[in-house]
Amino acid sequence: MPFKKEQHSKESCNTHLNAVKDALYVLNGKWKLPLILALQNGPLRFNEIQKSLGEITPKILSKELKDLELNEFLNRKVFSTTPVTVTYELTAYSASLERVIDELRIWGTQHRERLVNHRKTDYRMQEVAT
Amino acid sequence: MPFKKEQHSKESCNTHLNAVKDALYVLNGKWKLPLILALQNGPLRFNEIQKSLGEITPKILSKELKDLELNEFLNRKVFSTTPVTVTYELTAYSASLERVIDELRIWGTQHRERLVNHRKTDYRMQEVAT
DNA sequence: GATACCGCTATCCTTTTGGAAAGTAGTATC
DNA sequence: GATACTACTTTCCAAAAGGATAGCGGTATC
Repeated sequence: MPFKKEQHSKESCNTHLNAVKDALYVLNGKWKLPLILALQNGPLRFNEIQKSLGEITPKILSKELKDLELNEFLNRKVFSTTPVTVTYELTAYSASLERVIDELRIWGTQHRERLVNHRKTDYRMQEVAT
Repeated sequence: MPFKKEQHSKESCNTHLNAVKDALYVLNGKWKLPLILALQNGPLRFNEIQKSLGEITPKILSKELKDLELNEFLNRKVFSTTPVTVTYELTAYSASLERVIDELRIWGTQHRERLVNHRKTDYRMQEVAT
């Protein structure tokens, strides 16, 4: 079967492209993945997430949490304590992202190593050049 | 060894997060992945890419191609024909993205199926409700 | 009644991203 | 010398994303 490469019909390409776009669509923006990773150690409250992420403003955090809830990556739970307690926790569905996130992490790691090596090489070349 | 979950130190989380961010950084924007997928069938010329992608303007295409070239995902080759011919082709390094793209595609596909099923369910529930 | 805490929302503003339209450089043909 | 072709670049503009700052509603404590 030497013809694996020939499966690139225009339709299948578009299907593939749309699937990739769908995936990136729900992970887009500056905060989606940081949020998901932050919640992987267990549920957190609104203010705890804010502290954990550092510089996110409440407006943005609120919007991102709503987006993630709509995509069923997390659940919002309200407890009638005083003052009220609201927690956000990852759903079982969010675990389906594991392989995607793993591959992004693996690729990102080796890409960064590659960049560092290039910089070293550039530096050596400069030394030689001067 | 039942403590796999306990490996979530703050430092390792940040390392993971940064790696994921690095990966998404080079794939960001509306056109990076469409471009890479378009070139997977072989090199294309500037105008061919434009036609293939449909609605991209020359300014954006030029910028995106430069970004991808900087990241060493593709090579720009100039042929001294008349008029000049310029082709863009994927590098060997771009193949390192294969697993990332595969996982995005797989996840995107099942996510879309899931959304379609939800819509069907919602429709049935509306029918029952009226 | 003033103050404090939580979980937000509202308003306004800046930055980033993407795009429309026109123009340019080099070469060749009529 | 006008026109055409490829591969862009330039200028100007609109939309989207992100952020700073202030405020609100509910509850409790002093």
